[in-house]
Parts: sequence; structure tokens; C-alpha cells
Amino acid sequence: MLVPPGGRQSDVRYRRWVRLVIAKCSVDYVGRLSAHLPPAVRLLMVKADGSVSIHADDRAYKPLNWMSPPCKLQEAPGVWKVVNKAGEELRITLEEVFQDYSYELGVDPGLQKDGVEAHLQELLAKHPETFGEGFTLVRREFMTAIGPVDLLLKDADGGSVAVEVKRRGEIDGVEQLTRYLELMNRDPLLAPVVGVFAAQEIKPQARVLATDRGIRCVVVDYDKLRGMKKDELTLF
Amino acid sequence: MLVPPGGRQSDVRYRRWVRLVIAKCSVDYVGRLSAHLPPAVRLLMVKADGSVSIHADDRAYKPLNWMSPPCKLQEAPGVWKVVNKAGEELRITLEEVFQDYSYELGVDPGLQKDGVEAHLQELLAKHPETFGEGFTLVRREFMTAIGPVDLLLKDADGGSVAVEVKRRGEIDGVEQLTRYLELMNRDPLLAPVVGVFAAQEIKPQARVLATDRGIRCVVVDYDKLRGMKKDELTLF
DNA sequence: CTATAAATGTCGGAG
DNA sequence: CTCCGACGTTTATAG
Repeated sequence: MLVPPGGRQSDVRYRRWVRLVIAKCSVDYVGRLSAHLPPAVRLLMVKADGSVSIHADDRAYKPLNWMSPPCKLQEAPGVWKVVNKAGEELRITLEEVFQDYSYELGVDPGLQKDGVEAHLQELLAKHPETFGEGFTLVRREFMTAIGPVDLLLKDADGGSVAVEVKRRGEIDGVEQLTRYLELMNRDPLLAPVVGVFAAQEIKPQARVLATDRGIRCVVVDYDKLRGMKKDELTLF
Repeated sequence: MLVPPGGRQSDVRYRRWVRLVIAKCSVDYVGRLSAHLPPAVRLLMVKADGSVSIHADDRAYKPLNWMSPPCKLQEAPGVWKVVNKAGEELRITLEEVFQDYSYELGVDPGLQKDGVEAHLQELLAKHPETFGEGFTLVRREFMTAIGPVDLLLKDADGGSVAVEVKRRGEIDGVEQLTRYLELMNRDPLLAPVVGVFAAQEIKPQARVLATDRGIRCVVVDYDKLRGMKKDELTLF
């Protein structure tokens, strides 16, 4: 269970541990910004990937200060220096160390997710009628010069409809769709293309901007769509 | 140093600790998405703010899974249930616990930062001549209906200039400035307003978009500006 | 490697 | 509380 700090760093197959240090320390970071932490008792976490983070007892999981991998920890008595290739530096001055242990962790099988944007897009592709009577799917991930449009549909009259799918609809998403629409409407083979902004939740500012640009907003119900899928499987 | 887990949670003045558990566990999260972690040895971190996070030995400081405060940890033999007000739930099934300690941390004096956008904006407000001979400041954070413009200036001929300040200039910053300009140029009292996109670093794509829209790009040197400030203080 | 979009983003401030 | 924008965003992915 217990492995010496840094003892197995050279062999990547065994780099599966965390080192936890409780110490009174002060911290200086010079990199993308400059930051300083006055002395206090904190938790220092060193992971096998080389990252170092300094935690207080709050701020959810985000540390007060950190260095992301790839970086190098140089340990001297009372001073840790952590540097990366970009020249950013984290200097930890240790006044008193209360605990210093390393623990070996298992190989992590990794996280399985469900319910992210890709799933919503998939469900909407199966149910283009969500956007209107007679709407049909042309393509998912319809490629343009500046990137893929989530869904390209045809409405009942054969008009092109570009759909941007988001879990949460914010201004960024409206801008993204606007860029696609601008480009597609320059293409005589596609134009005219109208835009639809689809999300489980649409923020007021995003709705205002979309409406101002003639983009229709559609709030979609993920669970309901998933239910429809289930019905289909049952019925046919 | 060592305090019993949960022993002092009721008194906010003493809620300054972290609890670190090394255990073989599996995890299920149902909330904004669904996620599952198969059994493996991991680090569980419980902070005084109530947050719980599950770490592997990689991913820098980001945990595999977590629950942010405010939330409640209900502990039963072999099962931790963490819930929040929104009804999101994290269920941790413990197969074997190797370590379980809590450590008291000091009151944290907090982080002091320097070099973020606010400072850059402040420095540029003091040096409008950065944008051109005879340029003067009208207002910082000039309010419009859709939000504040970072800097409003007048050029040598009295023309209005709207400046968007970013540390790193990317496309969304150009879009933001474009929205402000569009709105301001609809106002006969302000129009015509020209745009300037100022950042320590401007990405090529952002530069192309800005130029295409008639927005001037200005790369600013934070250290040099700070130096000018220092000179001023020395000279006058 | 750069560029782009997603994220259980997190965090802080203003209203 | 909600909305909104910055963040040392971080992270994954496509080119």
C-alpha cells in the first residue's frame, strides 16, 4: 500500500500513487499570473502524473494553487520548486510538515458517462419532428469549412434548417450557430438556411440574441426524448 | 492535529479540516448527467465546506467524480450517499478502506493575485495613448444594454473608440466586442464608434475575424505598461 | 503540435 | 437567489 515518495516514478507501469502532505507552508506562483499564499496549514497533493496541488478546506475540489502536468518537482529541505516547460514556477516553502505519506492506487478503469451533448444530439437526430411537423434529417455533423453543424434538417417545404445542439444554451452557442449560418447562406447550393438553437435549458440573454438574429429557440426534454426512443423499441 | 471525522461539523468556527480516505470503491452519480466508476482503489477527499471528491492518480487536480457544496454526506456502513438540494446524488460503495484520517487545517489567509484582466484594464485606462497619439479615456466599464464595454476612448479627432480587453485574445472576445459595437452604432448619440481588440496575445483566428470586421488589434505588453506606471511614480 | 468546442466546468460579482 | 463573464479555466478531440 505504502510506497516511498518518488520511488517508482521511473517505471510508468507503477506510477499509480498519490502523495499527501499536511504542512504549514507559504506558496508563490509565477506564470500566467503572479500569486502568493501566506503561511498556513494546508494539504499538498502530488499525483503520479506529476501534478501538484495545494488545498485549503474549502473551494470544492479546486485547489488554492497548483501546477498541471507535465511538470517537475524539485525537492530540497524546506522548499519545493515545481516548474513546467513554459517556465511557470510554483515555489512551496515548508515551515513544518505534519504528515507525509504516499499511497498506491489501483489501475483506474475510468469513468462512464451518459447524458452529455452527444447523446442529446443523437436523440434529436432520431426525432427531427421535435422541430416541427414534417421535418426530416439530412445529416448529423454536417461538415462546413469552419466545422460541423450538429444537425442539418429539411422542413416540410424542403427548406434547409441548421440546428445547434447544446445541453445548456448560452451566448457562445448562438455565436457558433451564427457563424455556421453566415457561411452556409453564402453557398448558393444550400441557401437559404434557417437556424434553430436547441438546448435543455436556454439562458435569457442567449434567447434574446438568438431571436434578434432570427434564430428559433427550442427547449428539449432529454428524458422525454429518451422515453420516445424506448416506446419505439417496444412498438416496432 | 487529528480530529474525528464529522466531530466538529456543527460549529462553523472549527470547520477547518480535510478528511482523506484511501479505499477500494465504486461510484455512481446521477444528476446533470449519469456516470459510473467501476471498483478501484482511489482517494476520497471530504472538505469542511461539505464537498466530496474522488481522485485517481492523474487528471491534474480534477477529480474523477465529485459533489460540490452545499451538499450533505450520509454515511452508512460500506455506503456513502452525498446529496444536494437540486436532487443530484453521488453514491460511493466502499469495498475496503485502507486509510481514513482527518486533519485540521489553519485559517487560510487566502490568495493574492496579480496580472489578470482587471489589472490590464486598469493599466490601459491609465495609458490610453497606448492606442494612439492623442487618445483619451472617457470611461472604464462603459455600460450598454447588453453589458459593460471595457474602455470607451476618444481619439485625437474626438471619435469614439470602444476597447475590449482580454488577457488572451480569442474569437469569443471579438464576438463580444462586435455585439457592443453593433449596439452602440445604433445609438445616434454615440455613433460612429470604432472597435479595438486589446490583449497580451492575439490568436491568429481572432485576428483574422477582427480585421474582417474592421476591428483593430493591439497587442499590449503588461510588464512594459507596469513599468510605465512605475516610471510615472518615480518621475512625479 | 495547434485549434476548437464541451464541461456535472468552478468562481466571483452585480442585481 | 439568478444571471453573466472571467478563468493560471481544464479536458477531450480533430486536423
